[in-house]
Amino acid sequence: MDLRKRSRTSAVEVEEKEREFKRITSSCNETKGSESVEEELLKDQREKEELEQHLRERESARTRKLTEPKASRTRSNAEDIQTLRKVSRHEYLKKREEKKLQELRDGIEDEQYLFDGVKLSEAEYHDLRHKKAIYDVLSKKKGLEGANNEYKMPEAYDDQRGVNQEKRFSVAMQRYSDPNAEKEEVWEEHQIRKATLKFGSKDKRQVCDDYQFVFEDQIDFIKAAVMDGDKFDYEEELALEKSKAKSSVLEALHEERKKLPIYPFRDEFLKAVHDHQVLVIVGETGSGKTTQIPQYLHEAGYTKNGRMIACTQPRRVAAMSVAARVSQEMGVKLGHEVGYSIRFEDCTSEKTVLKYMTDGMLLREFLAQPELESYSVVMVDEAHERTLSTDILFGLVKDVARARPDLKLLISSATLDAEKFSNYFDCAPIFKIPGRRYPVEIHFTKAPEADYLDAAIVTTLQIHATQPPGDILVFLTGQEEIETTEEILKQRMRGLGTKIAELIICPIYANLPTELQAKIFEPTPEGARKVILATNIAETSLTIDGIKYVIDPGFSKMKCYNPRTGMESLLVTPISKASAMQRAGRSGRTGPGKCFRLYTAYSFQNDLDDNTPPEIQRTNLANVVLTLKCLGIEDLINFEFMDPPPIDAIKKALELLYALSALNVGGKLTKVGRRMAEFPLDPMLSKMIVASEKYKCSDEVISIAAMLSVGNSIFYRPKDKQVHADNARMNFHTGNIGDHIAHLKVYNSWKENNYSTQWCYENYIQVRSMKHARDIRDQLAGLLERVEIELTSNSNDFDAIKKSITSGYFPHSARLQKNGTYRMVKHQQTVHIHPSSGLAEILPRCVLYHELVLTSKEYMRQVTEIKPQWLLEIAPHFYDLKDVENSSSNKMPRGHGLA
DNA sequence: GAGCACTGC
Repeated sequence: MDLRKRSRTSAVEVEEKEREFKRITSSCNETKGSESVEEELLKDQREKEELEQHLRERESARTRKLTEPKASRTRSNAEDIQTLRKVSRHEYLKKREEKKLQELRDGIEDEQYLFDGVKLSEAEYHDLRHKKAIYDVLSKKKGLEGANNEYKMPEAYDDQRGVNQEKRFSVAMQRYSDPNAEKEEVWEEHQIRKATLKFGSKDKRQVCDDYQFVFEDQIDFIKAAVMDGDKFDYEEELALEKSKAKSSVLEALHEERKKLPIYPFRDEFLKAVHDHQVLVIVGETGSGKTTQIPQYLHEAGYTKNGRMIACTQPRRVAAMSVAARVSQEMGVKLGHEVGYSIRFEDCTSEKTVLKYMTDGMLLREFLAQPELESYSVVMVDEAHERTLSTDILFGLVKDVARARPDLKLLISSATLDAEKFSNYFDCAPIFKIPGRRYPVEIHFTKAPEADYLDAAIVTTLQIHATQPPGDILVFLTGQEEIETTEEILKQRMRGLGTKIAELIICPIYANLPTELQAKIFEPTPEGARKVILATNIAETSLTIDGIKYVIDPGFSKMKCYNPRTGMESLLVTPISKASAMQRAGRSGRTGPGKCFRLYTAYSFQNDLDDNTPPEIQRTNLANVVLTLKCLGIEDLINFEFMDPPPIDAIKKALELLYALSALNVGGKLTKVGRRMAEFPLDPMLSKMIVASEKYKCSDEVISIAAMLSVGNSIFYRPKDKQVHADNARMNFHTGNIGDHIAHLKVYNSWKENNYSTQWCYENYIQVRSMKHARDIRDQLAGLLERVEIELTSNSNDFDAIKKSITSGYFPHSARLQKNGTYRMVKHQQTVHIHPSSGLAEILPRCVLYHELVLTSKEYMRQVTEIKPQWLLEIAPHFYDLKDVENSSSNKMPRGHGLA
């Protein structure tokens, strides 16, 4: 097939598309509001004036700031800045409030407070008066408590004033129980408002104002507010709930469909799809785009030609649950007209017209049908998440669209990236759908926090003591952090005794056994409060109802890849602004929420990147390159990536594939390479399997491959039973067989025990991981048949198994040095055996490792001893005699290491 | 004698 670049869209076409795009967006606006063109223009003019005023004020603020020292992470500096800045901040606010009040008094609110058709209500007017009153109180207070006028972490309070824990909480408790503490409440409310950014159309004006004050650059946020705005009536929602109870299920579903924000745009949407081949859809969560769009297209006849509509999701559960929902709405059985396709599970049939699938699955389908003949529409949903698969799909799908004018392409995203997507797809029009979201108040700290963990704990307790009921979600970086936080929180809650309501602490991270994970979904008992300590898993992957408060320390662990050394590392890094918004949004899913960020507004604006770099730029590309080669794409450097990965990473991947003999000297796919591409695994693992044919041990090798690809979550190691867990693990390592064979033993023992769950508990092994390994193994066994490799067992010949491993992993070899550390054979890199390895204390002379991770040192994980001469035997093109001789001439005391 | 964010095929 031909996937080479076809001629680019001509300038005329682009121009026409742009015109169309404007028409579509404006027609959407027309249905939303009934303003005439003149009004629209007037509004624009007004907005422009406001913007200019903002810019002027910002400029003056900036010149003032230039004389101030830059904020740093140390407290003493921060305090200085605090005093310096407070004056200007306070002055500004006061001036602004006064201005607003003046305007109100002048009676020009009718004109002045019109924004997007929303007039300032009476309540808002009173709100402003209320604020003024607070100001009066505050300005009197100021002389006494000047230092306390800002939102500040109680910890800082401690440092300054020497107020101890009990004292603070006794104050908090007083307030908690005393409804008359109005002034305090009022003051706090005011503090909250000051640093608040709200979502929702009614608050649009406020968004601009507040934002303009807190941040340096407001452009992003004005857009966010525009994207959001829809009049969303809670009561309407309640009425809907009631009506649902009355009428029949199907009727209710139909009613519900009509209530979705996308419903009024149905016809325009269908027209846009009809007129354009590629369409970028922007819609917030809850707009109904994922469930409705494929149905609309189906109703409009896009499936009449016997072709399907595909909708891709980044996650398996999403694909499954959305498909289930849609089949319900359409009144058909799941798997018939509506189906889903995910790894290990193909729930589709001959009848299927709407197919929900994971993005990786569609990528696999490309291998079978490079022009996607069986689809009439492809919708890439959640495109803003930029997973590895979506990024590759973009390039492929863009190319297929050129070859197949009848194929419709929908790219759906929830963020401000829409224009980027549009530009990438030759200025495709953008179709906006309003979302449905509750307002979220965002709070920043006044001063930078040195210890975010402690700050998170203190904030949790503070919320618990002072805020109305509602669960708390805390974002932490990893398992260890979650465990320590849990301990400290429990300890502090014990210290508080029965004076305070119960706090239920629920940790959640991916490696947590499923039965413990279920705890977070249990409803919170009356009078208690739940605090969920989560990793990034709660950012996108799972939604927890009832969250009202989010605490965001602003960090997460991110995988980075160094193409030069080929080393992956997990580093704690500051999150991006997009990520921070996502986290904040988790508090506003079932009602208005609050988000407490443990960093300053200044660092949000200046230290955080706009977006997290897409995965494709920070990962090992070996698999990607193999897939693309298999699709016939020869020129990878010029492949149309939306964000091209580093050239070094592509080169490294090509080199590796060449070394594994998946590619020939000309860079063309070899027969081995084609076989390898059939396996949904890393090329080194695939090579190991393909090579097992030669050593007649494919049965064992696919077990090892399955175990290795489920990763490091096989052994469960709870903090309080570490010794037991370690002992259980070492049972599999008897005879210094190496970690690969130990994995095989684990798998085989589990199998011999009839895949028993009990056996897993006894051996501190995670059942979920083992089941996953079994699924992968079954799939691999099926694929062996496909590439015509016989399933042969050779369980007693460890050397044969190790040689198969060597065939895939020979570039990952290291040998022992005199000082007891290892050095990679082909690099000057010093490495160590990870302490969790069974060989950590054995120190064999020459080893292969599965992966290299950088934590406190460069550690090799999953290590197996090999004979140096195997390297020459198996990879003569990669190693020469010198490499191997070096290792044997390395003067080691006899009898040490290699037995 | 250290320490594994999250997906997906």
